[in-house]
Amino acid sequence: MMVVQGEHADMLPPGGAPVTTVAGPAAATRVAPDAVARPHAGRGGRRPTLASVAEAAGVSLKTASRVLNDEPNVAPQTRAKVQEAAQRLGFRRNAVAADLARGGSSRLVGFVTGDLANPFYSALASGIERELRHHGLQLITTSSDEEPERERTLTEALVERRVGALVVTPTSTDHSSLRRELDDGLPVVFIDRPAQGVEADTVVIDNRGGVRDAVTHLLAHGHRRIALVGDVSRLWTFQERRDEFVATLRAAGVEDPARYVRDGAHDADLARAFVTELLALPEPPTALVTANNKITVGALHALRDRVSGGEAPDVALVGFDDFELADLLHVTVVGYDVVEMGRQAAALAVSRAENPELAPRLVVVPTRLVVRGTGEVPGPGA
Amino acid sequence: MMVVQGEHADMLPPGGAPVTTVAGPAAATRVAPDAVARPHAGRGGRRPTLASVAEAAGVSLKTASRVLNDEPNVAPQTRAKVQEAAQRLGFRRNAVAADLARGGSSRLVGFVTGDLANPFYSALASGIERELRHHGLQLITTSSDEEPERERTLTEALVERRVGALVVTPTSTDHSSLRRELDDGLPVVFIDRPAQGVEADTVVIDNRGGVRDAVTHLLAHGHRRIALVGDVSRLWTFQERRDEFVATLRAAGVEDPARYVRDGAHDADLARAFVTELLALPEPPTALVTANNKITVGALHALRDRVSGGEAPDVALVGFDDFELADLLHVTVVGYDVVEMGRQAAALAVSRAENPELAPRLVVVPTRLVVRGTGEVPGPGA
DNA sequence: CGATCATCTGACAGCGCTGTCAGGCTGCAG
DNA sequence: CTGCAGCCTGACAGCGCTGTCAGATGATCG
Repeated sequence: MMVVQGEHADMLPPGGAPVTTVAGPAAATRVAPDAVARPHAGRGGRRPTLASVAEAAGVSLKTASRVLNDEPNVAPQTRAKVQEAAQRLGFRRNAVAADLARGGSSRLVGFVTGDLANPFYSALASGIERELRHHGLQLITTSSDEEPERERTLTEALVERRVGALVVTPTSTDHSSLRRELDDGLPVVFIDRPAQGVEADTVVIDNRGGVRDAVTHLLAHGHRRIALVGDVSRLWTFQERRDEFVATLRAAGVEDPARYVRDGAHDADLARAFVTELLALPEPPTALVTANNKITVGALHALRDRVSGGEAPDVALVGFDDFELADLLHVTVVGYDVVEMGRQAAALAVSRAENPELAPRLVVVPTRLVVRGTGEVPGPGA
Repeated sequence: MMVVQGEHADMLPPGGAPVTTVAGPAAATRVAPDAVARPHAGRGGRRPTLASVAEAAGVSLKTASRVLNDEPNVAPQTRAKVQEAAQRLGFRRNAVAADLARGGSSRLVGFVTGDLANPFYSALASGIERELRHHGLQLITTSSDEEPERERTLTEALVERRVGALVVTPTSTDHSSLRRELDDGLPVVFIDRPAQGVEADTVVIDNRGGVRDAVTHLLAHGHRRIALVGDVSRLWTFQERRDEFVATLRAAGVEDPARYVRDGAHDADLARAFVTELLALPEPPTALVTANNKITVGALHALRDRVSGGEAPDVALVGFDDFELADLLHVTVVGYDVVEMGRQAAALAVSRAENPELAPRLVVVPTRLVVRGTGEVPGPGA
């Protein structure tokens, strides 16, 4: 889909610069230069080192180091000389070497997310980053694609990179491989789902409370045949939500409470299909609870397929996870503060880095029901 | 606000800040109850080094290194011994030290994004990451919050970390500080907006073509009074979009084509206000072009404010940037493949790392008009 | 006046790893 | 038996930086 630019040649950046327009049919076209790939042909002179700065300034390596680290006990004059030299040579300190020499971990925090493209995770990342920033830490984000194997690979790579802390959205069911890191004092925080097999700081949503609110709400509006459309049942969050869903219905005296429970809706398209299927049942549910944002979107599509006009839908819907535009679409959801979740996770990591002896902590983020319309469609019992 | 969590988080406050809950006799599903039993194993023995592995295996440091890097010329027996020792000691190689010793940059690629929380950027990040993964590279993502000063700080930090390449969404207007890095052979790719003051690989959208399509579409539907709601005019993308907007209108014989151009709508709320204002004019526009996803959302809110019922809106709208749910909302947009954009950027970076002598390249991502409804509201001239 | 102290500076030994190179060993041809 | 590859292995010197410690200087004090 990348097209050679021709027609719109007028869009070139101002001030003449560019240049060759690479293009070619979408994904496949990797720029394949004819030239033989040569190893880092570092072009110009070598990058200035601290040693070269020291030499240029006529001081020792250590003194230069002191200046560039803002350490005390350096004569103002010396300081100036070094700074001038560093400036002139365009010196950039090598944080990698510095970290090594300090014999420790870097000021990097690793985040293993499920899927960066999901707004939920990017909101998390955003919250984490914002908190870390205050502590002079940087975030390195990676995607496991919800694959346990990838998760393991990624955490390992991050550990090898000697990150100062790790925030993980656990996908796999076993995290004993991380036990060694925990024992070594690496702060590890699990977010959204608790880890299994290890004890560590954890931030989770109040899944059960949220689902209970949703179901109770629907019951109050006269629904009895309520469906739950969920993600793969391997995921802890869904297990929690499902269990509470069933428990709440049962407590309300609904018989066969698991009757309309479906799992495996891993993406919006599957969810859409599931919902369509559910609604085609001889005795279809009159209300839906969707277990996460992607599923809610899928369900909305299914509902629209059904009600092609502009009329109000005849099926109630409460979604877990708030999302942008949910208000415009009048979708009732179980919401919570995702950015804050991330921030909490980062705070846990930081505090543990400062004090490794703390007992594992659990932060539960409360949910609240956001009433917007779809959740208030009356049921037969209303 | 420390609350001990009970059976279910029943006592959670209805709203407001998350509750920090320390795991006591926690929910049975979660933390294993042997918390107290284990004395703080943290910060116990030092992390095993390659040297300790070598010693345990009874070989030299170098041989151990060879084994763990899968280098040839090691006797199978020796190899096995080392692997066993590494396994037993729980050795994790120190990638930082390895990078240093190799005398070069790390296998990390830095990405300076405008705002991680914006789905546009996270889609970019996702595309970049996906491509890098194929090359054994990892992505480190940071947010500039669209602040030039932060952008500079971040790029500098990344350079100091010796990233192997840099992908930047330029916010600032001057990137001469990066010239040194470019000269040093560091692959730098600018994405979404070209850099000013330096020549480098760049990936941009066909902004002018997209806007032209949008405006032409609206003109064809009988609109003459068309508004453009844009972001801060410091940003190159908006400048492009605005210029083309005006040019297209002028070419169509519309007089005072800039009459309804507004800029400064930095977030959805501002955009909403701008649109409301525009529509309150004595002679309001009959169609809107919104310059990015956030603004489109704001405009949609404004339109809904106006048409409180379910009736079809009376103002046409074409948004730049596609977004999830745009289909459900019937929003006509100028779309393009964001993930692919990221992928292209990563590919440029990788290819330049392999061959620094390449001339700067420009990749232009094509746009396409996605017709869904709001863009087809007929105008007075229809 | 020498002793004491605070301030400033530099030599040096690593951090944990890899590249280089020299050396030991085996097998096989001459 | 010598010579010469070919295969393994290990010493050693860094990568660029920081921590430690000792030395140098001048100021202060008994």
